[in-house]
Amino acid sequence: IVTYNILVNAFCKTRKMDRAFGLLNRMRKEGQRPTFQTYTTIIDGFIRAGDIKMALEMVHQMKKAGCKPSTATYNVMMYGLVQDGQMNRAVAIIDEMVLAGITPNERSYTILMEGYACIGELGNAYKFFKKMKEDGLKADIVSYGALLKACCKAGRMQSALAVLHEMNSAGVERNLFIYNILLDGWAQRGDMWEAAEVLHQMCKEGHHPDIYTYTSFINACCKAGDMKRAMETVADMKRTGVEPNIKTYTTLVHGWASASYPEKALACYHEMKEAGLKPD
RNA sequence: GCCCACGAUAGCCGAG
Repeated sequence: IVTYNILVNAFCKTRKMDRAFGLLNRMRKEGQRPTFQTYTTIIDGFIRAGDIKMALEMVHQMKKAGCKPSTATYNVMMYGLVQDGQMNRAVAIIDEMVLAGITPNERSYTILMEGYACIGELGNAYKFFKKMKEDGLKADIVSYGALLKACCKAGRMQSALAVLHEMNSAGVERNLFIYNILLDGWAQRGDMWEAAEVLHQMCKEGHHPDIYTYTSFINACCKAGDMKRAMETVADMKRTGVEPNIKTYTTLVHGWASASYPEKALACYHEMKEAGLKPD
C-alpha cells in the first residue's frame, strides 16, 4: 500500500491525475484498501490542478469508503479554496473539522493566514494567528512568515518589525524566506534604503542572498529610480554566483523603460537573450 | 521524534 501511495503521489505531482486515479481504481480492484493518505494525495492532486469539484467528489468517495478525512485532508481542501480566493469557504472548513472531531494544526491556520496575507488583510491574518496560539499550537517560522507577509502587503512596516521582534522572543530563528519577505515589503514601497538595510543585516548574519533577494532589491532600486544601484546589484549577484533569471531581467527592462531609457532597456533585453533566456 | 499525504519569498503582461 505504501508503494501504491508513493506511486499515486508521483503521478499527482506530475499532474497526471488520470493515471493517479487509475491506480486508485486498480488498488480497489485488487482488494487493497486505499488509506487516508492515498485519498489525501489524490485530493491534493486535483486541488493543484485547480479542480475543486473533483477534489470535493474525492472527499465524498473517501468518506463513503469508510476513510476518515484527516487534518491534512482538510488542509488540502482549505488550501485549494484559498488559492481560488474563496476565503469564506476556507474558513468554514475549520468549523467543519472541529465538528468532525478533527483538530486543526498550525498548517491549517497558516494556510488561512497566507490567504489573508495575499489580499493584505492583516486583521484577519492576525485573527487566525491568535487562534492558533489559543489552541495551544506554537507558531513556526512559516506562520510567522505569513504574518509578516500580511503586514508587508498591508503596508504596515512597523507591524512587520514588531513581528520580527516577537519571533526573537519566541526563539524562532529567521531564515532566508523571512528576510526576503521583509526586503520585498520595503521594495514594494520603493524604499531601497530600508531594503538595503535588510540586505546588509542578513549578510551580516551569515545568510546568503538568493535570486529572490537580489531580484527584490533590484526592484527596490528600480522603483526608487536608482538604476545605477540596480546594475551594480546585478554585478554583485553574478559575482556571488547567483545568475539573473527572466524575472530579474524583466525587472531591469521595466526599470530602464520607466526611467525613460528605452535603449538601456533594450540592451538588458539583449543581454537576457545572450544569457540563453527566453522572454516570456 | 522519523517514516507514503498538507502550508512560506521576487518581475512584466493579460484577464477582471
